[in-house]
This record gives sequence, C-alpha cells and structure tokens, in this order.
Amino acid sequence: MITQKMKYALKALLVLADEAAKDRPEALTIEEIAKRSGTPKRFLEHILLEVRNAGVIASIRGRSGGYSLIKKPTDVSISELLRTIDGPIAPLPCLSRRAYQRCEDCADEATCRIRKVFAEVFWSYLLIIESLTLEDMLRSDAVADQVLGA
Amino acid sequence: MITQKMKYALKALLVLADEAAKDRPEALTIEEIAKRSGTPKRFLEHILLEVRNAGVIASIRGRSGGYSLIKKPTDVSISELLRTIDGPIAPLPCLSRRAYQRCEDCADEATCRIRKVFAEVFWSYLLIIESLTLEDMLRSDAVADQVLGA
DNA sequence: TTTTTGTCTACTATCTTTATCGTCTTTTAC
DNA sequence: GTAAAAGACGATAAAGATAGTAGACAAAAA
Repeated sequence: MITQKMKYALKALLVLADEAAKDRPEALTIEEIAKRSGTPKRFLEHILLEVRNAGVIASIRGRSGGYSLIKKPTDVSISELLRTIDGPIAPLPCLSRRAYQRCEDCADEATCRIRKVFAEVFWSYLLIIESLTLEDMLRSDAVADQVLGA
Repeated sequence: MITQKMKYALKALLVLADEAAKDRPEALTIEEIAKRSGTPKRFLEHILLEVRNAGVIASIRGRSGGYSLIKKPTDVSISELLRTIDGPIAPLPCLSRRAYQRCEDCADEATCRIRKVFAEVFWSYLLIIESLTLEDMLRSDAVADQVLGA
C-alpha cells in the first residue's frame, strides 16, 4: 500500500501539472494547492519540500510566491517519487540498490531462497513501474480503462 | 517491503517443505522449526497459527505433536501467504478485491487519476506474483541466478 | 516596514510491527 | 490417572512509522 502522504504528493503534482498546462501558468501557493487537492495545508508543506528537494518542483518565496512544476510531466518518474516519499520500493532491503541493507539474519545472500524468489518478481515489477511518469496520470489511459471496465 | 513476520513465515514453510520432502517426514515442534529457521519461538507460535488457519499447514497437539505441511509446494501460493501475513497486496485500498475499501477523500473512483495509473501497474504485478508458489523457492531458479549474477 | 508566503524545527497522537508472558487445553507416555 | 509435552490463545509492551499540528523564522514584494 502506498501511504496517504504519497497520495497527497501525487494530487499536488496533478494540480501543479494542470496549472503548468495553462496558457499563462502561475506559481501556486501552498494554500491554493491544499485547497485544490484536498490535503491538510500544514502537512502539505512538508511534502512539497521533499518533492522540491527531489528537483521536481521549484518554490518562490515571499509575496506572490508559490510552487511550480519545473520538469515536463514525461520526465517526472512515479517510481522516483515513491522512493522520495515512501522510501525503498524493493520487497527486501537486500534487493534495493539505492537503499541496500544486508538482512541481519541472512547467512548467505547468494543462496538465500527468499531473496531469490523475490528478486524475480521485483525485477519484473521494476520494469513496469520505472516506466511510469506523471504524464501517464494526466491523460486518461486506454489500458486502465479497459481493465477497470470504465 | 515485506515484513519480518512474512520472512519468518517463509522460512518456517521452507523448513516444513524440506521436512515433507524426506522419506519419513515427521511433524516438527515449534521449537524445532524455530531453531532450524532462526526465528523467535514465541513469535513463531502466532505466525504458524495464522498459516494453519489459512489451511497451508496442520498441527497436532499434545506429546509428539507439531506442525506439518499439508499442501504440495506447488499449491502454496506466495501471494496468498502475503495476504494472510502482511495484508492486502494492492497499492490502494480501492484496488483490492478481497479487502476493498473506498478512499475517503476520493470523489469519483471511475475518474480518479491515481487509481487509474496504479491499476495499470497493479494488474501486471499481480500477474507475476500470483503465479509464484513455495515450489519456486525450493528449486534454485535459473532466471533469478541470471539476474543476480550468482 | 508591513504583509505575504515559504522554511525549518519540534512536538504529538495513533497505528503497526515485533515481539514476550502467562495461562489454558489437548494428547500421549508411564 | 497423572505428569509431561506440546500447541492455542489473549494480554501486554517497546519501538518505529504514519499523519498530522504548532510556532518561530526568513525572504521578498508592495
């Protein structure tokens, strides 16, 4: 399950992307983003800060300040956002490349049967999710429509 | 990330499967399983109970009692075990079929862009993980070996 | 120089995870 | 039939994650 925080981050990015798609896009204040996305304002502060530190959005301080998207939606990776907000994607710490950690109780990684089986599904899963971008959320997608019967 | 509890459950099942593969398999006591799998005994009690209630293993009480595998490894689904031990697999409550829950803040599921994009990856992911069984853990797998460079 | 807006550091309540403990029940060995 | 071995089950608890809130501070523009 993705966290509520991640949902908020996505909603905020959708708001900012919708704004960026306008003729004369403006920086949106936290308050405005909170209102449009339906997230608690003070909580959104933290989230936007993290997203900004990840280089996806930019902030302007002071009067008439706010946040704006600085990447093209096609360049905003959902999996990277997941890592930023929710932490490692890998099912086991010993399978994460960026947040690798040895399993304390594991005698030998090379022969660990749990690691092996989850490695299989994980690489396949990565292949799918690594290709996802904000752009995929912006346009209604035919595949999802089909599956969901919408 | 899968929980420690899930790792323990898998290790315990591996122990029981290894035992079941012997010529004269015996029921193993919690203590014995704990020792062989390296899990805390008192914690393992609860785990084995859940796995038993899921119909994967059986218990015999009293002297000379213990646990034994009652399904063929090919019939023990890893995804089912995940659901039993760690809960729903779906990235969003509104995408889970067995543990469906409406997202409180979601106005309309049919048009929710977060739901749509995660639905896509989720179905692909399900396809992979639903096919996994305990048997896949028992035999060293060529695909994983390749990927891991082992 | 005041007002608006983002930044940063704490703090807190609740839930989940990871156990441990005590007690009860069942079954077998003697 | 009784003691010992073993699972069943409920209560409790420590630690960490999650989901926020609050207050003080910093920057920029009017």
